[in-house]
Amino acid sequence: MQLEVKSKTWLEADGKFIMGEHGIALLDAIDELGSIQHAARRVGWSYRRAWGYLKTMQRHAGVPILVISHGGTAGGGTRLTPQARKLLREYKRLQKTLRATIRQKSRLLFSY
Amino acid sequence: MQLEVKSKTWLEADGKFIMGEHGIALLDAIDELGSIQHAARRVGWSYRRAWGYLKTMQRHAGVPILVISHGGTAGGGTRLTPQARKLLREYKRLQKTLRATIRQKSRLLFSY
DNA sequence: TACCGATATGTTTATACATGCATATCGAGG
DNA sequence: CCTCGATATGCATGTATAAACATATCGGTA
Repeated sequence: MQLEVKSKTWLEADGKFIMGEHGIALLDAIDELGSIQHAARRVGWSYRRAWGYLKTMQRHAGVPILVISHGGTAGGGTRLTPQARKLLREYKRLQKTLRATIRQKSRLLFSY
Repeated sequence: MQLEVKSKTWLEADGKFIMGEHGIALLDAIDELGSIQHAARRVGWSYRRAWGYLKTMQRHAGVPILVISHGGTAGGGTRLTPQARKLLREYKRLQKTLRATIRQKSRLLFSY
């Protein structure tokens, strides 16, 4: 029997949800693709869902996350602010540390 | 603005949920009170809810968790197996470590 | 100034999951 | 063998969340 410890982490500001691991993946995709539309497809979300997620993220986070533009040949697009990029970087680093800690410390739980 | 990292941890066996932090509290209460009924009240759950939770826990966990008895002046009762006690102990130790890690490592995220 | 592709948003439908209610069962002790 | 308090479980209902649908808006560019 495979016993394992699972975990989730997310970010809150003043007790309100900002983003979780799916949000991280979405922002990563936006950073790469320059568009909410394309990023949503990439992570398997509908545009509607991604948009709603980002909306509450923006509302709850104090710092600006997205730089949105309209028009042009591409029809518009979305980029990340430098603060958002830094947040992503640090958050992923923390996740990595936590995963390692769990892997390392959960050995005792498996001795059955 | 108070930015903070939140986390949840839980136990799975072969991909199936066994217990989370509420389950830990429930088992703790059972260990102390010797009864599902009383433990449920203690943690603010209905007996129905606690029973359903424990049922799937037992079904998914390979090791025996509960020792249940019927009858007697007390009407019956429930105790934990030694393995369950050990599991609780180790799991809580892991949670403590993780909380400390998050507190320590999330400082960088707050520099805005 | 018309077009196009992306952003913006309300409304509805589906669904999973929690909660509450009612009731059956168990068995040591008196 | 009856009682009592705890365990056991079906079922109906409520609720919160997600998926689907429809439609409006924006503004650089050709």
